[in-house]
Amino acid sequence: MPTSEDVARAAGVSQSTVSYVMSGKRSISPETRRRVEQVIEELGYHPNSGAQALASSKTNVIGLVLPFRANMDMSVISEFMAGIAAGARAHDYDILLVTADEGPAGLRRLVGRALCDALILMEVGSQDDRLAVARSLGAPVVLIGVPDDSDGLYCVDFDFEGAGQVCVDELADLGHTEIGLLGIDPDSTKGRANFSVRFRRGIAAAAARRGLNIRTVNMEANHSDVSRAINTMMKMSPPVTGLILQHSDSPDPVTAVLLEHGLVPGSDVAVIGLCPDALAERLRVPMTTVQQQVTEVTRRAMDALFRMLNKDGAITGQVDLVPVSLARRASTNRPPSHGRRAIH
Amino acid sequence: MPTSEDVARAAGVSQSTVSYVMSGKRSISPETRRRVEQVIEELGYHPNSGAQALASSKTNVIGLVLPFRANMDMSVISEFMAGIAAGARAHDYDILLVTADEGPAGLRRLVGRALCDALILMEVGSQDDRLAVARSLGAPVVLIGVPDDSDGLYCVDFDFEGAGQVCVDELADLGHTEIGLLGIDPDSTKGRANFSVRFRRGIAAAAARRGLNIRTVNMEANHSDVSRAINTMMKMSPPVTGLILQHSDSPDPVTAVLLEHGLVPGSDVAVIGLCPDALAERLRVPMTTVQQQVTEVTRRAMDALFRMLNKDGAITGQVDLVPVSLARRASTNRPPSHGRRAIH
DNA sequence: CTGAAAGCGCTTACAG
DNA sequence: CTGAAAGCGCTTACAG
Repeated sequence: MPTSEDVARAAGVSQSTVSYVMSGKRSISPETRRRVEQVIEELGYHPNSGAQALASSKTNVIGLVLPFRANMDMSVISEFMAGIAAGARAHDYDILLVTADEGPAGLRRLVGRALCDALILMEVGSQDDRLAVARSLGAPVVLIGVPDDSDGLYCVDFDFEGAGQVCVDELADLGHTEIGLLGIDPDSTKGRANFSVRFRRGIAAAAARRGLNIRTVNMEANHSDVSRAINTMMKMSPPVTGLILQHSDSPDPVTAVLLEHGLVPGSDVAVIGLCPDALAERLRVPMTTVQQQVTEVTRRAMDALFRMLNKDGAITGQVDLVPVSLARRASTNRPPSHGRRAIH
Repeated sequence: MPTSEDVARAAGVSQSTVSYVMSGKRSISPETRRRVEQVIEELGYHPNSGAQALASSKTNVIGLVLPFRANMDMSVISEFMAGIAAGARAHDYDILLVTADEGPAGLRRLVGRALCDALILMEVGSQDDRLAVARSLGAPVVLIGVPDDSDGLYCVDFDFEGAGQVCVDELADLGHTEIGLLGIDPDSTKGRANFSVRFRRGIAAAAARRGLNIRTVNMEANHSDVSRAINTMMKMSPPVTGLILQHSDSPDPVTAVLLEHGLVPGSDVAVIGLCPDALAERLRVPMTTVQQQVTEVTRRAMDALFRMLNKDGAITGQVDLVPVSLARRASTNRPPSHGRRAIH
């Protein structure tokens, strides 16, 4: 690999001039610039990143700390990854991906070894033990997710509490009074992303506001569990007429089970899902969803991160919630039909 | 951040001794070792990675080049990422993730800037323009996927050709003679991972061997497309009795459509899917699948990569195909029922 | 078993 | 507008 010294020699300038040509940190005569740039091109010169990092105390790398766990919705996570990586490259940064759950020690290693200039933490839990370290790291940190105590940390996420409210309000506005939540067992997410808690808090708040009672059945998103859950819902008296789905992968099995029971979403039951649009749109009865704008969350996260890196005013200690919106589809077409037949 | 100089001073040894204690590259008296290690612990010393890389010409970073594209099966891809990251960390390597499609120039940048010691390329296309550069990079490269011309490159992947054969053989063994492939439109994958081509090649080979004729309908994995495709299949004469699904996300919609038509998988139609087990198991009628052992592919990839990094014999220029196996489930329970009613 | 020192390839004050 | 040189924090031959 050619070095800047090689370039300098071939261009007949000093090594420091090559450096300045590349960084643009001082004015260079047009002639010199042209010669240097041409040699750089000819030799295929790339500056050594280790040497740059050592000399400048800047790695141009962002650490993405994303513990891979079971039951993660990888379609959403990968949208985040793609957005983060693209945002980083747009500022000439690269992404160091840390998926093993190395906890607080992992963060210390990343910063202590100067592997990166800043960190993005994903899959943030309510009581995440990475947070204490994150605060004292001295490097910019952005959380995607909102822990219970976000003091001194910048967090971005979807407004899951708002999402819960939107679901209840929509169903209530359609005239539904008997609303069911097909939920994720809180124990199965313990310690992990607390979006589940926030979503339910929003549902509870809206239910209280509208004077409704929400029935919750936890389940897994497989046919037998969904079947059992929906049976339970429909046998309640009065039966549930509006369903909210918390599992991002439940639209298919829920639609299947409802149709088996002769319950057509949008006619016999109203259904709103918390899931990617692609999943909702491909169903026999397309499903109304709460839309999560991954792009907007990513944009804000990267924006905050680069502002921190450039010291453009401290933007620490802030919880930035991205509003969600409802994408209405056929599964919420009609108001509840009273006096319809019971489930068989 | 403390440096090795700081550690040396506090431990009363020379800086080089600190380095040797950490690397274990020369014998150190127990007493010295103890003192140095204690100071390292106390100060929370971490070696500066840039300085290490500069001095040793070794970054301990592996570049993972994985262009994120539409229609990727992220559940499988993320399994790969997790396995690769874990394998790397087990050898004290980190992962630099490059998702933007920067093409050949991107590879040159990674190696030219000494951002990593080796590369893993995913989403390899038949005629991938990254390959020429990969060959001349001078750094170890492992492909996950098999291009048309793999000369001089080490490739690992599932044996998709074998997978195609397994599907046809299983259906043929069950007595099916009318077999349909619900396929991915080749145009929608053009230039991308050529697993699709290989899978079909396997199907064609087995069909020829068994003297069968395969009918193919391409589709997207949404309800209306699947519905149209299955209608076409069932209206053929004689009607198709065995289905092979190429889309990893089609088990839900296909099962839904079949059941709508009163066709129970395993009784009226046999179905084999090329998809993750989790998806197949959650269905009302669990689906027989071709199992893809991501772990095994990852293991071989990392194994080859570290052998290259350690110069343990050149293992370049090899195509390593991981056999697939059938996971039999209810969707292939029974032999074809002849003379059953036509589709309504 | 240990230390003094060269050198990796950059950035950036210092000097002109 | 440009150059000579110190220094970033390591690794590793050289020397004892």
